[in-house]
Amino acid sequence: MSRTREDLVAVALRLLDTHGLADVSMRRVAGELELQPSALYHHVASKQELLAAVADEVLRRGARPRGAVTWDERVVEVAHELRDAMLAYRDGAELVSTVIAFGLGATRPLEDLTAALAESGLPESLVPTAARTVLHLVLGHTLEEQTHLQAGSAGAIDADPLPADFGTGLGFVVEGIRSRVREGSSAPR
Amino acid sequence: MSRTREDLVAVALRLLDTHGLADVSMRRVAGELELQPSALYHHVASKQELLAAVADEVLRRGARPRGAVTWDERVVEVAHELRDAMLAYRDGAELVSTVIAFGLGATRPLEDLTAALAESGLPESLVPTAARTVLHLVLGHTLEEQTHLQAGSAGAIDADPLPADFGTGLGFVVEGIRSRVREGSSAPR
DNA sequence: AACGGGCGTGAACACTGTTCAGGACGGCCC
DNA sequence: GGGCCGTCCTGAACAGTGTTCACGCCCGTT
Repeated sequence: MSRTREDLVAVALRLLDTHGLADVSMRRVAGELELQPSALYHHVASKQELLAAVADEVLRRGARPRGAVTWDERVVEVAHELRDAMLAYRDGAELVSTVIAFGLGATRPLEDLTAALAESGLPESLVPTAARTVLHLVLGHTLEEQTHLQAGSAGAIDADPLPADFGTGLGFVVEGIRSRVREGSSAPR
Repeated sequence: MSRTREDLVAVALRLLDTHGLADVSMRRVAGELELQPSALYHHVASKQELLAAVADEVLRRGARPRGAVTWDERVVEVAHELRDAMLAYRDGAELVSTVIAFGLGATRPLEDLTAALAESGLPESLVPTAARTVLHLVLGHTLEEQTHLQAGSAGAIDADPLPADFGTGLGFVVEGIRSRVREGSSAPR
């Protein structure tokens, strides 16, 4: 009875949550499965690929039913889902951010944002930029938030709250997009 | 004639630009200075500290005279300066982003954005959030842009341009902030 | 002349990702 | 039933990594 790729992902995810990203090494994953490190390479081409799969799993587990109908509510909904998914695991934001930044996987959020914004009435050429703008904000904010949270819970003295509100920041960019939509729909007439 | 901390930073910055962040190791920096690796620890407490100093130097070298007078022009000006500074060195965006994300240094950009936004008429409590929103956008966009650029110049086949425009994305968030300013100044009539 | 501190050496510790030759073991084809 | 191939795994090795520690040299000060 041999191990599957899913087993590696599950173990890596558990190690991530209990010990942090820095302690997810190929040797540790292997040890947890009572395998030699080299055996992992029969299931996964590299550590990068494993981490990308873990990032996808983090997002998959964070998925939830969507209810929003208007495009702007939907953008906010997707943004919150992404943020919550990353916050649910230790170092989740760091992991997902780097996987996305280097284009190794975790493409769903961008696709979802793009789909939502495609129905906004924004000129088609601006949709990718708008989607990425929202994505960058969510990743940046959540990374900072999680770093702050974990620094606080690690006994560091600074327990004061993060001086930035997610909803407010998101509101800035959604409002910016909204005003561009209005601008574009009033001009051609 | 012993080496100074500035020598380490200069060498590390050169290695960064010529070989990339992954190849900036303490052993390489030491080798370049004809020193044993352990000698570096007389000038710097850790590699993290060295990299933070390099990030600061990247920003320092990218500084330029400011001319903007209105708060929104100033935000755009600071954002462009930050982006250009990071793009000027190989892996500059990755380096500066991580140094900022983990709070190891490179605090100037956030301070400058905060200063600019303090004069926007935005409620004081929203200034930090607005500043961080802009910062996250600039870091995220530039990181993606540089990764894309470097992947392209490394002979990868995809030479198509990044599907996101910096100015447009920045426009979304500045417009979002602007509309919040109007909202706040018209309500108390 | 003695001393302390800054600066450096060389060795070591405890790791890291990845590769490679080789060995079991199962299912499939002739 | 015997041969074979592919999957899964072992054990060793390569070529690094950041960091620490005991030890010396040399220079300026007391």
